[in-house]
Amino acid sequence: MYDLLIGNIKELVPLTEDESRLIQNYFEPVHLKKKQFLLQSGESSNHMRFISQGCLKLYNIDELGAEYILQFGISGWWLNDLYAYLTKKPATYFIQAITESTVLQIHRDKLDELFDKSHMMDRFFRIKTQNGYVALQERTINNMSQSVEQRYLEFITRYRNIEQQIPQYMLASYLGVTPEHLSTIRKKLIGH
Amino acid sequence: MYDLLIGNIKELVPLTEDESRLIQNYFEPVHLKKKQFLLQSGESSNHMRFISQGCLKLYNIDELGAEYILQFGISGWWLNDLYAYLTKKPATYFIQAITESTVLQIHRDKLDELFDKSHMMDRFFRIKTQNGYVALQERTINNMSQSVEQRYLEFITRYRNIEQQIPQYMLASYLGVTPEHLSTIRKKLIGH
DNA sequence: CAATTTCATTAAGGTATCTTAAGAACGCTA
DNA sequence: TAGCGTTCTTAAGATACCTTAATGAAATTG
Repeated sequence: MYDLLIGNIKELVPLTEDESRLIQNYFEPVHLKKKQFLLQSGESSNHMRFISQGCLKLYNIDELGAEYILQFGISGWWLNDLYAYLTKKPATYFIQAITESTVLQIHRDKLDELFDKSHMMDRFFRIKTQNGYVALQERTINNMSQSVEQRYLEFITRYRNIEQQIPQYMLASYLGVTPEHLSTIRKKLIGH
Repeated sequence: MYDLLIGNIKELVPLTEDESRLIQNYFEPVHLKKKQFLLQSGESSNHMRFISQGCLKLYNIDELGAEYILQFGISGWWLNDLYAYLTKKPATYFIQAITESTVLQIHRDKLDELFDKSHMMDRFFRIKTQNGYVALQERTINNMSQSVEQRYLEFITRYRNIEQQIPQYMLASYLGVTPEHLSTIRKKLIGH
């Protein structure tokens, strides 16, 4: 179960045997059934989280009860309310399993300990966060400059594996449109 | 001139005298007149960049020639086409001075050298990037869930210092609307 | 100081997306 | 397999935002 996690880290930085062992000791598995919450708005987010199996969503809910999906996460991705984690303030987001999932998570205290013990852990999260930042920048510019149709097409080709695990109305939320509108867009596309 | 940079780093991590000295040696100043480019699409982005003085914009241009501002940067901020920097691929963005500016920049080779010499430099950029990621996530969710009017009001209260340095049509571009539309929104707001 | 460029405003008509409402298809679960 | 919740589709009318074009104000330059 930890192989995916260790492999994910070793893709970017070397780890000693000691470090690998520590990581395995510090990360704890959490199993979630479909629709179960890993984090709810208002709670504190004290763990850094790696998805071992399944599919989850990170979203928030506004005053009117509308849901906005900020991010999906699947096997091999990191997912968190990072603001709440870093500041220790109450979460503003929800993390919920879309399918049955397994998450490996490490408590902030343990991770900070790892950071002090291991230069490479700082480096790993530096690079990982830089990559995430770049991806989010690209999404931002795409949201500004492309039509919903283009963004839909890009999503389903780039993240086919995610698309296959989520209902269409969640993808609509992620893309920032209503499910009704996404449906009409798809209709137009089918007739070429 | 380097005080702001060193101070910026020391806000997040401790630095030894040696490290501070190295940083001062490795970062080189670049002076830009108004409208001058620090980076153009197609060039390679080989430096990590810190704004010492002035105000700049990071933007791209689509096939039709339309400009989309991804980010502004002012004194004390880091600004870059991070994707181009990390991958060594040609830049897709432009960085241009809005006002006369001074930037301190370090070549990737030197920064990588610093990363290997100093655990704290890895940590600094980890934390800095995490904070940037969180800010960008918040912008993303705001773009999804708030009206242009709300986003405009938030920008001018939160970034009053930026707003005072940029023309209104650039803020419109950043907010993802036309200057004409932003103008009508402002008109509505003035009459309460 | 005059000339020129840059920037902001206004308005009319067009397009994209939303809201609301209803019904159809699908997949669980009793 | 019948029933129920979940998801997707369709359509009409409403709203937000864009496009184009024109004007005026402000800032920059010669």
